[in-house]
Amino acid sequence: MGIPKPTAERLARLAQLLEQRQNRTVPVTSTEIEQLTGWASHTIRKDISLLGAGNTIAGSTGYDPERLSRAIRESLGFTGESRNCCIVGLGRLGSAFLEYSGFYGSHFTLCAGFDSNVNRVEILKADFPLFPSYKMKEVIPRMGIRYAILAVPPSQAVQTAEKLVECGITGIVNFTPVILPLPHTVEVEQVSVIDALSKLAARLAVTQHHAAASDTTQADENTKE
Amino acid sequence: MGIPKPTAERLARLAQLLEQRQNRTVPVTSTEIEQLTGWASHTIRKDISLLGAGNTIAGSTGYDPERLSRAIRESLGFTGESRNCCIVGLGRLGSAFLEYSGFYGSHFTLCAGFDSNVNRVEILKADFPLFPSYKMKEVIPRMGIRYAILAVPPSQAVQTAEKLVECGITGIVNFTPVILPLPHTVEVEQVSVIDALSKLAARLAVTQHHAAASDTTQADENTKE
DNA sequence: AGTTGTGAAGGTATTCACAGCG
DNA sequence: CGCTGTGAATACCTTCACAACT
Repeated sequence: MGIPKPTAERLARLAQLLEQRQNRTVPVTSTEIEQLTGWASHTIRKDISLLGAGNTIAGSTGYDPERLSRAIRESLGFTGESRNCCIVGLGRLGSAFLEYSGFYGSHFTLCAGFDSNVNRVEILKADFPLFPSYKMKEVIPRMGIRYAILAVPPSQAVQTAEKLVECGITGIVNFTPVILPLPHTVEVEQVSVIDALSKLAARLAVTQHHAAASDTTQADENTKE
Repeated sequence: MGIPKPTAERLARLAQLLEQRQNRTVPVTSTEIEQLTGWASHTIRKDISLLGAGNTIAGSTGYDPERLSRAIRESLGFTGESRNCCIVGLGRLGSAFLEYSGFYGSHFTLCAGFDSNVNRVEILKADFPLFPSYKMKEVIPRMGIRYAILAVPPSQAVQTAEKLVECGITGIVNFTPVILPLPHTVEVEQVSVIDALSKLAARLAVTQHHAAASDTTQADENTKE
């Protein structure tokens, strides 16, 4: 029993979705989720079934959103407390996150920012403390930060990433276009624009021909067609 | 003969990498690529073999970077000219791209920006023209723009995306956390931070145990382990 | 009726192992 | 020998089809 990664990613997103949803109590059906996400209803049912049954509200009525999202979080090891993240690199892009509201709904907390430029650290304002980069080694372990958002200039990407790993970071969201050669105990999610565009172009180039008769919807790169 | 999407994505990235590489002429081996990307050497060889042989420099020496990257671009249909992109939503995040240098190395061109707030459009400066949103329908077809970077507030995401599709956009890089229910003739690449963090957390939670004896490197979420 | 849940089938991508070339 | 190239084997994920339940 091991949850496949694609399934895990879908479930993570689903949990997030359920928590943002209105109607906290009214049951959610696999068909409704299909409408929201574009993932086929059987995909969703299969995914959910993989985390062990017992999430259906009665039998035919759908899932209990509350219970389902809890089950997902447990199964994925998303323990109760919010996960601590830091943002590294406070340039144009990085500083955009300082006022990004999206973190509130989520189970992640942005709780520190770093930049090698001390000026920036002093000028910028945020709801959480900002530090000069040389303090990473002290601050990151102390605050129990496991995730980092990397938004430094490309030239500094690799060395900064390595430093982050030394500080105990286990997951990096990499906004630079640079490939990070890190031990695979660390997970890296590549989100540079160019990279995203390249993926799009690549997929469009090989777009399969089995379009079939369907005007259903899709919504995520995980819809592997 | 159809190139699998994961392969296409890897190859796209590889091409990009080769072009950034120093040593334009010295052959590149699958092992070197492994070091750079974290993809196993046999994965790379397989990927390359799928686009038809004849990229090896002599036989045992490795690949000709120049020839290889050209072969990739051809095979993926990345025709000569740069691909036109626009940025939609010029808030904090969107406007960060106006001065993003990463586009220069790439085969993508950022050539228009849109925002519903006319003030922003007038105040902001960029190397390319900025327009009020209502001009999308006219500008996008005229400039032959196929890709859009979506950076509007979440509440406007869906309607804006739909409008983009109407205008002829075929690929959307979605920076909002909102799932876009679009026909699957359109490719969407989701790059919201929260989403990326969730993916990381999900993968770390299910991290497979077959770590084996290896301290090789990894670098991309496509390393499906 | 409409739903979930899931074994089984099917399809795709990854990994292996080794032939073949320089 | 080291390296590419690739058929074959494997592992993985998705899709189907239908039983079970309300």
